[in-house]
Amino acid sequence: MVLASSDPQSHLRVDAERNRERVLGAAKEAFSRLGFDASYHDIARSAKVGVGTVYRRFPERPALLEAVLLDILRDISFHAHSATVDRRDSWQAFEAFFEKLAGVHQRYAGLSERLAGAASPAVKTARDDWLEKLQALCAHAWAHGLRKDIGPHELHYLAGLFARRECDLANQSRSGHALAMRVILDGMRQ
Amino acid sequence: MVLASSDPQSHLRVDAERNRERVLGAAKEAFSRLGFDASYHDIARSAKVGVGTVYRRFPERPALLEAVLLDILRDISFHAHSATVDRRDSWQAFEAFFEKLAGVHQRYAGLSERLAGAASPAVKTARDDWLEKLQALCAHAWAHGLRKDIGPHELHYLAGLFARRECDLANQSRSGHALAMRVILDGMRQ
Amino acid sequence: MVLASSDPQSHLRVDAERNRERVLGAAKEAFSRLGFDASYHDIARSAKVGVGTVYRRFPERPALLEAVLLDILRDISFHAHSATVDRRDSWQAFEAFFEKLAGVHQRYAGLSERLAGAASPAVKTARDDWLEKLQALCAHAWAHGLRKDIGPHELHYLAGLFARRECDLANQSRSGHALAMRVILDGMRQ
Amino acid sequence: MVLASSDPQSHLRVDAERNRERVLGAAKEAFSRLGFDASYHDIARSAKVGVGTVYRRFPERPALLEAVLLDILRDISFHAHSATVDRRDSWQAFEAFFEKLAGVHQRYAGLSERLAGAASPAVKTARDDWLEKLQALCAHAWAHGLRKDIGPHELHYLAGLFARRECDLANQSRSGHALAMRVILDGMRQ
DNA sequence: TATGAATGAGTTTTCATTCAT
DNA sequence: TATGAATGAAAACTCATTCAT
Repeated sequence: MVLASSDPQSHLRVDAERNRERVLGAAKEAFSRLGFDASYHDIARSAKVGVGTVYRRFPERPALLEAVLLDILRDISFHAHSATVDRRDSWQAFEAFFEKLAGVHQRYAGLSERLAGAASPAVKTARDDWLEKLQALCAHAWAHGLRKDIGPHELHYLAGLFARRECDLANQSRSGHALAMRVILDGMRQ
Repeated sequence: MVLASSDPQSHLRVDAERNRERVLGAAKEAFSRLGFDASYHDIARSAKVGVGTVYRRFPERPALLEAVLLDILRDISFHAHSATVDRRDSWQAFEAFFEKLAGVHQRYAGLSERLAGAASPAVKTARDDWLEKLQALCAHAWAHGLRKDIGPHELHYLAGLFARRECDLANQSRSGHALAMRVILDGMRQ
Repeated sequence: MVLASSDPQSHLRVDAERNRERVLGAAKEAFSRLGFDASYHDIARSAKVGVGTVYRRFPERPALLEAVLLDILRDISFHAHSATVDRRDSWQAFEAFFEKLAGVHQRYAGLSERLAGAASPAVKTARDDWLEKLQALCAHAWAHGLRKDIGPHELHYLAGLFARRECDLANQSRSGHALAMRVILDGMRQ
Repeated sequence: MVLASSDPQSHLRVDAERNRERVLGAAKEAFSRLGFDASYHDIARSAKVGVGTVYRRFPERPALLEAVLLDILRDISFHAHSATVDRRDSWQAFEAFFEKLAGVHQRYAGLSERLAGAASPAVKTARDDWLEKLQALCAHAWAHGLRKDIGPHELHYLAGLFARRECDLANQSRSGHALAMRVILDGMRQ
């Protein structure tokens, strides 16, 4: 990436960009804490910035949501790629990736729905790219024990099952999550 | 129902009871359609009744939520019991029950969280009763192939994974649900 | 007008209607005091009513503006009619009417623009009706000294000149208004 | 302008002065287009300058308003003087001046109010000077047909009636303005 | 008692003004 | 100094809850 300062168009890009990052980070934080419906005021407070700044950077909710989704997709795409090319024990890498992905869903409640409902071309493109990464990962994993009927969509769905829920009926299901993960990982193996 | 019809109060009581049922049914309908945060207005509309009536029957949200949760728990407790005493192929009965339970979670998004967070003694009691039913079911199922490390809490957690989400990235995950169910059922078997 | 209570459709019409009137009156008051851009909060405060009530009665600004304009048009139409059928000194009645009309413009700054810009069919109809009344008045007045080249539009324009302005350069133009009115009334006479 | 160009400050001063003129011109343009409430952003856009520059030149609105009013007063004072000393048909010169003055009011909606409300000593002085010019003009015009009860304030008020309004109810009042002018000019004549 | 109108706190959004670059 | 980004108060609007009828 070319540094912003070399772009003659960009006056004040330094602080503006810094703020953009701050707001984006705060939005992710707020979305993970309060859901994707967190208010602009919540985000601004979290970013320690005025509401107006959030609006200046992301004049409408879809634009903000888009930026966050792209950020998340970039992150998990990277991990999918890493897991695919991992030189070490492949199944272990696959399990690690799946847990990472489940963790993202647990952090961002409703992520699947937002990804599915996104209208923005940029998100659609990134989503398709992401599915390709998943496809490659599955192809790789098939050779190392993954059920053949599990493709990218199924994998996505399975990870999506872990969308955040606090549901231990008696403060006892700390084990619930671990066991469920174990059950699913085992179930995914041929 | 055949209460002294000569008592001028009884008419009101019957009427009131009917209204309570209407509102309760409408609340379940609205909760399943819009989530547990459905507004009293939504519920009232669904019940074809004024908002005031909903407030009269359930002056505060917790009371309404309690009634709905008790209703749901009664229903799934009954199915757990049925599956336990089923004379036929026990594993098949277990699978049928699990799918039923997952279906309830799919209908009522966020059910686990509400059950876990309930403060009402009545719900707590019903929840304990429900866990006992699940315990009996597990004990029975252990003898027919269920992993020994899956107890009532784990079973509850696993079914809860299916809390409703519309998340097919490309209208392709009709297969997602079926396969996830298969993966989990397989993973639960020893 | 049929009383509201005879309309089977209208439950609670009594208080709702009462509030509608209150809000409408408050809107007129606020519009005259602060201009047609007075905020809903100003209007609500003026009506001693919650903002929500103003929104319930007039869910969007155009609807509120429409109601106010119709009210004003009804009022001045009535006066135009009265002046036309006045049995006594016709020119004096004409002058009285013109002063009344100028007063309305003085009270509601920007009235002409709002009338001209109205998109609502109801306002357009009322405006046409109003122009007809003015036409009749002019026809009548022509026979009593009004310049023949003054028709309804010209009359409207002339009265509109008095749109509210506080403009005495040295607290001395109390005479300004009176003299201007005299000059114009004289200028209108043949 | 030919200030010592060797003074390193002078460049800045010339530059600053040029900017001041630019902003002032833009303010007049914006005020005439959007009214005296035009935002600093509007003015900046019109001047093709950042908002900050407008604030630097005129740190507070009153200062900017003052500069604009002084500019306008200078202009109309000059015309009043010209009309007074005009050698040709005096009444015609008077009419021309009145139309010019009405035009200024039409261009700057709300000018009268701003002039009347000005707190700045400079504006007050200029206003008094302006009234003297008007006084002289009236004195001159009285001898050529102007009603004796029309003095400077009345004249100012009458011209102020033409403060801009777009109010043709049916795209027909092109005639409105011309006729109103005729009516008033006729009415002003003895 | 049932109703739906009224309430006002909360959210989204804009914009005049300030301030870091 | 000029710039335009940041600020936050205020406007428009929504909706859960209360209350008059």
